Amino acid sequence: MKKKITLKQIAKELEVSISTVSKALKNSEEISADTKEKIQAFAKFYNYKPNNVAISLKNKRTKNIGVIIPDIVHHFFTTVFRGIEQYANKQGYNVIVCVSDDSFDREVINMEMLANGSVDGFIMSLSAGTQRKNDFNHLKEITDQGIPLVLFDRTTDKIDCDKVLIDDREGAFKAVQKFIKNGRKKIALVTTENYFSVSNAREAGYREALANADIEIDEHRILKLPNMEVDENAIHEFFNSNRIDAVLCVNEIFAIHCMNLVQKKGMRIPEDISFIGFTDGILSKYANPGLTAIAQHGVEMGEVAAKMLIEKVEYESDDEEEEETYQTKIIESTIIERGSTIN
Amino acid sequence: MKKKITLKQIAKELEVSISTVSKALKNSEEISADTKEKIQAFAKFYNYKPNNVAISLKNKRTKNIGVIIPDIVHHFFTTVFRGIEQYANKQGYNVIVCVSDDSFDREVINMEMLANGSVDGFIMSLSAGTQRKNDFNHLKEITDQGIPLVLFDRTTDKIDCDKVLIDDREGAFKAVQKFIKNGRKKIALVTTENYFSVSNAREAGYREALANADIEIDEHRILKLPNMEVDENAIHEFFNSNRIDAVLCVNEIFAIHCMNLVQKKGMRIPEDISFIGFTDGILSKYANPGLTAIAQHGVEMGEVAAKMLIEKVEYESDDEEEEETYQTKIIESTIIERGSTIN
DNA sequence: AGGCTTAACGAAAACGGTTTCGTGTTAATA
DNA sequence: TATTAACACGAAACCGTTTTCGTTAAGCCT
Repeated sequence: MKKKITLKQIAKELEVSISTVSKALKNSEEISADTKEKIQAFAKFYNYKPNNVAISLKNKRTKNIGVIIPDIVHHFFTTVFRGIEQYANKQGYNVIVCVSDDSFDREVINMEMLANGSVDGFIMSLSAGTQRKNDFNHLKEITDQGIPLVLFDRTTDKIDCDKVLIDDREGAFKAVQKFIKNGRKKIALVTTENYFSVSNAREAGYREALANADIEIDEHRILKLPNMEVDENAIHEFFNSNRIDAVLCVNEIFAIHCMNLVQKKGMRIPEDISFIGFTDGILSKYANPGLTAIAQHGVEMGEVAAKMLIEKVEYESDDEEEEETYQTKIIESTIIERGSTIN
Repeated sequence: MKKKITLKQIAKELEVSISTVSKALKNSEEISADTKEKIQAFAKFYNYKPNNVAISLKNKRTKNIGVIIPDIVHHFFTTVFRGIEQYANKQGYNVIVCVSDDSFDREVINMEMLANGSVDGFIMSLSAGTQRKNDFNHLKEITDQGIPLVLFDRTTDKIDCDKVLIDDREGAFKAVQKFIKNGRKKIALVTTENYFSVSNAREAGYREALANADIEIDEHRILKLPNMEVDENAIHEFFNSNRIDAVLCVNEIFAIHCMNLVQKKGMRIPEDISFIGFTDGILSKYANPGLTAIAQHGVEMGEVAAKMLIEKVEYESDDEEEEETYQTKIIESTIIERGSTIN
């Protein structure tokens, strides 16, 4: 077992000073060619690599970024994470992930774990708990300390920082518009309770598109499910008591459930009833028929978030006091057409 | 913007030495009650938290663990990661993830990025590139340096280290046995080319179960697809030219594709043909009919891997030289029964 | 009063680097 | 020959902690 070698050890072995070794390895002009060669050869032989922790301490920069998300076993977040990791790695940053599990407390704990020098900045999507509690002090503390923060998808306007959003409203709008173009009039929405800003935005887009086409909004055609443990009976009841020819679902799971159910009832997709679901995930792709989906481009979102964060991180270190200026970027969603709609 | 306060600043402000502050905050007996109270109050007021990087340097322990996986947008890996993160966090460790994207080079680069002090140990699943290249020098270097390493799922026996495996052979065996118990005789296997140790193990289990039941193995009933971009024609051809009443698939995607296809051909699942697929993911759950699956218990796997790693990490630091002893743990898979088989 | 213990605190080394600012030697110049 | 500039290297500070080992002064004992 050969432990990593340090500058000090090299210096002692070669009977020079630590500074000489450090400079030689950086190819400094100060050091003679002879000495440099000798030191570099020795270092290479022993596979010397500077210790990241020491460098972090010296530079006051860790080259780590912290990502806190509600869930990792979730296609959308995973996708965004992929984008973050990809871009960050390319820029020489590593990514530390913490999962809040949609709990306010865990989110706070995770932030505190990382905030004491472990990372140069944060990228996060708020936990359901935090959104429900409407308490953002932990974020405030971070930004007050001058630590860069980028919020994505599940954000809040109570905090001043960079943000990356999906045009949920616009996505729902386009989906409903597509239904209307296909001649559908009895358009339903299957959504969650209004905890999340996303569901609200999607519902808004749904309403707007209908209003825009002078279709009266029938509140009975809006089904709000309390959580992700889908209640089959509620869906059953919903489709029995309403005449519906198109359904917009705020997530894949709801869509798949509804599709399976209406097919069992003998309805044909897309002839009798069309479906569009939010978030183009694996389920949409492999559903039968394929589910036309509003794709969120998570990877792009992650890349954008990482880019914004790293820019702030590298800027901050140069300039001390400066007017902070924050931006909000919108990632456009697109409709991926599949068999569940008439194209 | 109030930057984090340091011991030095507290010391200067209160006109005591740094050591006194440090001790006071640790409630050392050496410091008088008066002084302690004063310092603690001051520290609390300015929300003092020790700098993690400095502590890491001092302790030569980062409390970070590195996870390198081939892919993160992949249900199984995500699940394992969840288990790792959960356990690690509970023990006060953070997790740095790097995605190798199934490339040998990226795997090597990622390891090198983290190996210079950024993490205390590694948990990884080998990239396809690495398995194909059969080159494990980067792992050897890590273990030679005494850095703990735990391999999971996609491993190699060329490296001595802790391992966590899934009983792929046994899982396939049980699946085929179930088919046989249901009276099926013409049992097919849909798998990948033999790059991965997992596919090999699964194929072995398949063959063993058939041999065990004195069913002759018909090589035509084994379909090997070159990659995940499923070739519909190959599947079509396969089901047309073979009489088959049960199919074991080495992953969900293959299973879903095959199920959709045979259903289009008018066959009924599970009456005419049964399906079992590896890795109980989201697709199996929401397939129509639901796909009976061999569940891998990724979360448990991750927890076990993290536990093994952290034990090694904390042990190493105590004891210097010691007989290294490595273990291999097997996570048992279980069959989740759904509509694609007769139960 | 002199010697002792003990309480309360500070100085300094250490972790592993980087970087600024000397400093001694040599060779070129006046 | 004395002065100086260039060269090659080293000492030391610094990043923020922890921890060992003094050091000082007060209080006690004989």
